[in-house]
Amino acid sequence: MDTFTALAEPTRRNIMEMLAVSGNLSATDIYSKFKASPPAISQHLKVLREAKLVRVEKRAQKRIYFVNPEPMKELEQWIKIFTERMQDSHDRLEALLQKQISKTQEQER
Amino acid sequence: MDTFTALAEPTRRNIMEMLAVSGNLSATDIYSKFKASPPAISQHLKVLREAKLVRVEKRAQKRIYFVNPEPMKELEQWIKIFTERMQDSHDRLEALLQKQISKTQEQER
DNA sequence: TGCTTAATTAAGTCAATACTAAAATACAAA
DNA sequence: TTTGTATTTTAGTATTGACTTAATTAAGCA
Repeated sequence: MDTFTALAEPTRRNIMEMLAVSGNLSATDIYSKFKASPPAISQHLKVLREAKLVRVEKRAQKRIYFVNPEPMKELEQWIKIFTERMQDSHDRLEALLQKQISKTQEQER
Repeated sequence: MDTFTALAEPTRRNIMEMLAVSGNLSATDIYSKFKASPPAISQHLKVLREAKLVRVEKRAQKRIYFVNPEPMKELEQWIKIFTERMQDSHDRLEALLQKQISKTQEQER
């Protein structure tokens, strides 16, 4: 789950969004959309590759980049489980609080 | 959306998970669960605070930490939209491919 | 082969991050 | 008001991360 580190960088998140919308883009397509230099972008692409967030196909000299959906789905799952657990613990706290209140009311009678 | 940077650090992600399950924990509770020194953890808590991923309540000398659900929900949304767009662009590609195939078959007739 | 295009890697620099030890702050209770 | 407990801040250091320029690799074409 080094997905977070890879996605922490705004440029890399931007590249991922571009790829999600376009389906696929060559390295040059990607370079052209940023002020940053090709080597800078290429280094970001390397990080995304190593995090398995993208996959590459060779077409002649070109490298065509695609989103690799698996890590994104894992991330989606992680957050889903997280928010569920959070909700559960919140519900337990609420229930406990209600119990305390009714106990107090009994004592007051 | 500096949520990603805050969650990129494993210790911080760990703290968030602990808070999601427990509902709330004091700083000492959190320190006790890591090998890292109290100051190290305290600095991580500061990052989480500044990213608004947690909120704090004072109880005497203690600081009680809670998950602040909003940024996590935003994150969940971001990924949901991302995967939806990815699916859409994938569907469009599939459709295009099918069209190409039937065109080719017509020509072969 | 030699040239061009596409993309990456290497080397160096600067800023940001994470840790440690020591000091400081906050609150409560003796 | 001194002491103890809880927590944070500061200062210093080491590591990591992102960018730049220059060099290198890879593939296709004259």
